[in-house]
Amino acid sequence: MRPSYLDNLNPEQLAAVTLPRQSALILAGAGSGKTRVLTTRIAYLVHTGQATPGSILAVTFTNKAAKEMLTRIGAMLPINPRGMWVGTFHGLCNRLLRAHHREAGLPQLFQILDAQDQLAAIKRVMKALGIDEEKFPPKQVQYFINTAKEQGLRAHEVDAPDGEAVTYREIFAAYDQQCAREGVVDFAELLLRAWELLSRNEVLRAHYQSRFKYLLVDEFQDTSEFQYRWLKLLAGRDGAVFAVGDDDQSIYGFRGAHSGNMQRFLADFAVPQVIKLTQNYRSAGIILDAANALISHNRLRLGKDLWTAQGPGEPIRLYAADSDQDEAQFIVEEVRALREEGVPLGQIALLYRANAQSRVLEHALFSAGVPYRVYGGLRFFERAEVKHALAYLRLIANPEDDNALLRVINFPARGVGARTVEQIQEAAREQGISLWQAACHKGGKGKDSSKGVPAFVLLVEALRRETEGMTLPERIEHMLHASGLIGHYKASKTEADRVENLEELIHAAAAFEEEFDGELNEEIPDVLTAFLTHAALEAGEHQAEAGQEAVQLMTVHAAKGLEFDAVFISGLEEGLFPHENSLYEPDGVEEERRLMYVAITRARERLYLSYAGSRMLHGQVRYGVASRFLDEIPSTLVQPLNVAVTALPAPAAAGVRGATEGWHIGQSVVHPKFGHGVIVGCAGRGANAEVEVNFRQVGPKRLLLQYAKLSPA
DNA sequence: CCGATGGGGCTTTTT
DNA sequence: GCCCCATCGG
Repeated sequence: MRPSYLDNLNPEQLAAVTLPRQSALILAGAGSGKTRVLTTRIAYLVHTGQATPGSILAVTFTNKAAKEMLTRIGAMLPINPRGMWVGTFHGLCNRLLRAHHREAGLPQLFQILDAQDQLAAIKRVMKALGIDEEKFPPKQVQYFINTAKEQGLRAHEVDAPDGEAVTYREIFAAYDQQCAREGVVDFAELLLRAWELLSRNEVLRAHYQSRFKYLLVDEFQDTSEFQYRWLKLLAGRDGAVFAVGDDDQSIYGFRGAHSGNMQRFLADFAVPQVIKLTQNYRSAGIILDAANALISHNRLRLGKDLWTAQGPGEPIRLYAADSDQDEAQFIVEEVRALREEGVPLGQIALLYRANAQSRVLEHALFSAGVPYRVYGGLRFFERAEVKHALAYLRLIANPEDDNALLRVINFPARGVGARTVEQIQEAAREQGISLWQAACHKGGKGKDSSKGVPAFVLLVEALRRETEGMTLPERIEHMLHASGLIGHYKASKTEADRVENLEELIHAAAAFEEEFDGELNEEIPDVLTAFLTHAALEAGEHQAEAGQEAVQLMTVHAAKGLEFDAVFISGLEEGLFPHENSLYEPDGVEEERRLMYVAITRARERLYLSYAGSRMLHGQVRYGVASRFLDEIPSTLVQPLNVAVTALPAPAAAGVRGATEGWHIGQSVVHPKFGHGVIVGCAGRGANAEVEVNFRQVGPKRLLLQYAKLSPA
């Protein structure tokens, strides 16, 4: 009998789900039921006995996606999905390294550094090496290290063509040593270490290659080159990789995603066929037509058009605003009208290219009394107070964790000044011991132990001793009080709201422990470590949750994978969307166009597009011109809501000398002295009109149009 | 030790 | 324009 979970699949979906064991590429358009295919395939494989749960490994892009996948599989199959390996690349690597920490050369309870921790660790290394932070910005160093690791390179393997690069390489090497000494691992290290483990250890490699008969990859277009290498290694000669992705939705190139992996995959794995899922179940016809038309301007595509069985729906509304404020006002009024029509606020999304754009929108919504929620900014486990609490927990787990010690040795304040900390660091360096050991020496000579370093040492020791045997939430609660963290924030006038987050941390720990429910094994021997790992790997969701009675504000990136009845895409101006910085990058505009494609395909029924003739940006007024993407949507699909474009002076032209000159952001120009460049900004009017040009040779320059002898290139 | 003050940066972001 | 950071002065 045919299982019910195969019902209602369309022919392409069914073909993908029931494919025999072979490598396959499923080109799944937006809203085409991609997750459904992936989860149904897993259920089908297990249900028909082709696969055991233990022979399945599925990689997702986010933890949230992994969780959802497990939930959906659980609903289809009466099995415990725990034997399955489902997670992000980082999560799976973590699992592998925990299970084989000895072979990987790691302590069993290694901690994971998030980006913040990593930066702090880098600053520490640089201080120890006496390297000037002005000359070598720590953020740059962080980028350098991560880029190298994400290419599979260790410090000694990185090219160093000049003195500067040599210094970067030195910091890299010292940083890795420091991490090893402290038993911590950064995100990139998780992947690299796991890859090295598998590539060097033949026995393990053979074991996992034969164990994971079925590899499934979600969001394949977002995998990096190194992740692809990792997959290939795990797949081995006989591996079957079921890859699902959409090259048109590849929007993470800036952090290493390489949609070219799709083409490479077809060749490397001799993929016999590509299945395209092109029926869209989300958007009305006109919206889909607009998306198809827009994305057809990209050259780097595998190529597919979406179609729908739905009717055309309503035209796309376009509003040309005078200013960002005017744009926000328009959006608020339209939101109110939608609400009148019965559209739930939670089904309305305001999307923008950059977070800074939310401010004007928030202000307008607030003034109008419309509830809204903004996504972005710090996530739960990244908040300062939560990080402080986690630092205490990390010290309980491992007092040698220098990063954690530095974070809280004087927080809440207990009379340990910068000088003292420096002395401890110096002593630790000289004797080659951890900060904790150095602090113990300093504090252990019968000194006054009511404050300062001795008090800190006693506190940490007491926390370890007293909380042993407690449940995780009990431990945290005790720690929050004994350390004085809760007291500190409760007493604070300005930061009292942080107490809530600390209480939330106790709840999070309780929920975590419950979910964990005695599942301790050789991979994760201890709940505290598991919780800390969870906190690092899954910093809390950035993405919206359904069902909230508030307008949803987020960047287009954050909206990926979501859908709404009504979507507003604002700030459709050259230089903003497409963003000016993308203009210098190879194929940058194509990625911006994919971003626009993602934005459009979020909408089910209503789509609003808008741009503003002027906008406050970086503290000054910038004049913009309508985005090229608006020209790429057939005008037959669009209903202009005002006539500003013709009735008012063209906004960009008004910003620069005379309406006839037509300089605009993104335009290529030549200057007699500076050579070739691209206009990246316009400011001022009339005689004061100036443009900012990024010249290929000399970099950015501001020029008064009145005097500069600019000509179009 | 904390609050005030000034300087620099400023696209997108998960792990 | 605003936010984050580092540094300084009380």
